[in-house]
Amino acid sequence: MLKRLPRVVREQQMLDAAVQVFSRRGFHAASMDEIAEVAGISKPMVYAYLGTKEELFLTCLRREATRLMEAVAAGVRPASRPDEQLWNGLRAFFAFVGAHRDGWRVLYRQARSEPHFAGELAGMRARIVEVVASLLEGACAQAEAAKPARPDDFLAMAYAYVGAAESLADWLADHEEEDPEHTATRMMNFVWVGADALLQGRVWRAQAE
Amino acid sequence: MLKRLPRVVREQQMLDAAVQVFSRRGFHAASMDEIAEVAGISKPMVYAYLGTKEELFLTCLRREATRLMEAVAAGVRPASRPDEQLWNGLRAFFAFVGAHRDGWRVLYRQARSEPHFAGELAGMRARIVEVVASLLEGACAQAEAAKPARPDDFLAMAYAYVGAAESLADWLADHEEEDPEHTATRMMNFVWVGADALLQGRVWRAQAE
Amino acid sequence: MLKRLPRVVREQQMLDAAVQVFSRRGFHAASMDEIAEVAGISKPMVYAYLGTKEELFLTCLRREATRLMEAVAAGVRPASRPDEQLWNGLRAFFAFVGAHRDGWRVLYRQARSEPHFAGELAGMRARIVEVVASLLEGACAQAEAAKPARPDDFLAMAYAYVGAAESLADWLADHEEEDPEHTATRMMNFVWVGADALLQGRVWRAQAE
Amino acid sequence: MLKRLPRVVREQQMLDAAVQVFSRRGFHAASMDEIAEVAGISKPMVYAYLGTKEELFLTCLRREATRLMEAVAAGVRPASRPDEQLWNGLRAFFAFVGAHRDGWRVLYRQARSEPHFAGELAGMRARIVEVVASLLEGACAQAEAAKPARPDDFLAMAYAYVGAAESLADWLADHEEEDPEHTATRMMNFVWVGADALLQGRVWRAQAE
DNA sequence: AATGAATGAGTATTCATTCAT
DNA sequence: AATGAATGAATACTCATTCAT
Repeated sequence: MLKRLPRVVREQQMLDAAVQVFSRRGFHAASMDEIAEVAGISKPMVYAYLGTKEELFLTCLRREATRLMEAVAAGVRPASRPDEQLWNGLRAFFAFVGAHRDGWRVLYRQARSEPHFAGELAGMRARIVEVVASLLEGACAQAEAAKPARPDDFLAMAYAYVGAAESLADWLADHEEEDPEHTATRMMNFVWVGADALLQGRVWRAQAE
Repeated sequence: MLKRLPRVVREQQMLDAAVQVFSRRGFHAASMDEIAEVAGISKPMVYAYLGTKEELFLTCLRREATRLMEAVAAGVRPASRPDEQLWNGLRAFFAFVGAHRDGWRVLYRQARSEPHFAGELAGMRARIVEVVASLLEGACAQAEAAKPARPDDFLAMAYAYVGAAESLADWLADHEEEDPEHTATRMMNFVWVGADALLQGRVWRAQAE
Repeated sequence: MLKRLPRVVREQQMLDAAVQVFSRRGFHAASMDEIAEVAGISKPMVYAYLGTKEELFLTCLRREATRLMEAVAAGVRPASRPDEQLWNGLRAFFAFVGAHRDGWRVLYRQARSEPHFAGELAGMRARIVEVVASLLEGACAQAEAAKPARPDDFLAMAYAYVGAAESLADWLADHEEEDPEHTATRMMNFVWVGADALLQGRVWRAQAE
Repeated sequence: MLKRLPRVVREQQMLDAAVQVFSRRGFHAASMDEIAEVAGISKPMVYAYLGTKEELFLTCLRREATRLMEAVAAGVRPASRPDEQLWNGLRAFFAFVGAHRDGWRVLYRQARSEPHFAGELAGMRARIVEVVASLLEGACAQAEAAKPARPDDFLAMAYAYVGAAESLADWLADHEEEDPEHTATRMMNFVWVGADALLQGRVWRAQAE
């Protein structure tokens, strides 16, 4: 029905369609029929090019994740100060989510809820968390006297920060009117001030009741 | 085949089974057959007592949410200082999640990924976020000179904190070995110190590049 | 829940409920649950008193049919002139249908559409058709010279008349505002005049084309 | 498993099967499984081409009704005398019913007993009744002096006639040995003579008792 | 290369019917 | 006598996946 297109182009069309449908319906409720229809192509083509529904979903997942990572990486100048790195990373991150809301929903919601894909996703997050952790560590090293607790505390903090960022991103994905730049500012603000204080040795302790 | 039990008892059995299965498989992949089997009862009973799969899921959702809220409320002494309130709330929260990992997965993952239930869930979160926001506000009022920015900044902060807590809770849910008390300490630590600094007027600003 | 009632009374309550529900939903769509509920009694009681769904339906069928027959029989004075008999019979018939619309629907529609009960019903109709046929024959004998065709022509006419009456009755069942007396007049009018003419030897014939 | 056939062909096969099964079992008792099996095709095809059970039934209903109407229309010469029109119409009608007994059972019995389809059917009947009524009116106009009562008497008569015809048709549908031509003659005979007499002003009246 | 035709396998849901109390 | 509890069996409907053309 459509004119012949080189395989790579077709594949991207299909992936676009798949991301859109997966985002709208969720993995299970999405039907290969609808995906094919949205892609403007017949179902057997989808199978021929991208395999099983699961494989298709995984491919979507990886494409979106890769794009996200690349977008963030492109926004950060590795040589700059840690807080600038973080700031630019967050800007890039929220900007990407704001521009690819469907993709984010697939990544953050669908992939997470399907036990089958959780592993794949966990790996991706782990890599991100590590990057953030090493950023924190770098900031700490740069700061004068900071001696923050045990070594995996950086990881824990990073984990919590990533969680907070994802949560804001998720909210952003559902609110067309929100300005990604604004979200980034908020996040940066509260993350960095908190982190800074922590890194300077301020600690909260439960007091004897 | 099994003994006759009064309705209330059976309903709880069924809900337990449902939470377990929903948690393991996700909403769509969970089958009413499996739920009935796990509950040790025949499918028609599930329908008779708890209705449609959707209704069943909603009932699970609400039961778990209610329990969670009650657990947290029971842990907090309303008259205590804000940081103590927060600390006790977080302890209760993580303790609950640690003790009801299945329930948490249902709440946090499955409910979120199904467009159909997202609304219900969003409402619950909103209530929590508001509580946290008012805690922050209370802390701010109690502190001497703090005059933090705009009024909805409390909300934004609360939102991010809740996101971070959920993220840690989610991680907790998947790691049997993690000690909830420890998770709570980490969370409290970095939240409170950050918040405290923020509330005292420290702000991070992007610098001219 | 209800107070103890003698069996016969209970049975009538149940049959009333059953007729109502069967009429509203049709045989298949009617559920024993609803029947029990409408009867204000528990399901096992229905089974205990009236047996299977099929048996229950048959019992309804027979009760309604019997009542109808009796009502008609009560309306007719056997010694009167044929046309008067017919007239009174029709009046009684339409009056009954008007007063028992539910029962009529069960008899005429549901019973007919269920292959399983068609036989039972066919028998009842056969008896009615015969009565009408003998009425016609009586009228013919009474009339002076009439010599209508072959013997089973009375039956055929009767059959058609009964069909027409049923059709009008069916229409009556669905129109609350229609006056049964009026329906009876119409029917009588066109039946009798037609019959009269036929019985006097007037015949329509296809003409050579 | 079976040969690939173009959609249009398969659809007709399915409709044939559906009419047969609906006729034999009734709407509710008919199972999509059986219909598919009789059609020699798998169930999903039935759903793909003809939709829901209800939609399938409606499609059957309309196909049979359309065919019936067309058969009758084809039999009647519009320019001929009213009685000839009626006669030819009846011949065509009974011939059709005799040749499509299954279809008639679906139309007349099943559709009528399902409250859900009664409306659709009522509309069709209404159109037929009107045609007959206008035939009667035409005959009346043609006849010399006739001045039959009120205007809707034509409708009432037509209604009763149609009921009678349906009743005979229904009987015909269940009796393989009956000759449709013969049925038509009987019907015509008693209808026309009766109508003729009526139209000439003969009226039956209840006498003072 | 591309697709309409086709299906096996599964899932939610309902209902007549029966026990245990 | 009366009922809440319980189920076996069925049925409509869907969907990922594959062929034949």
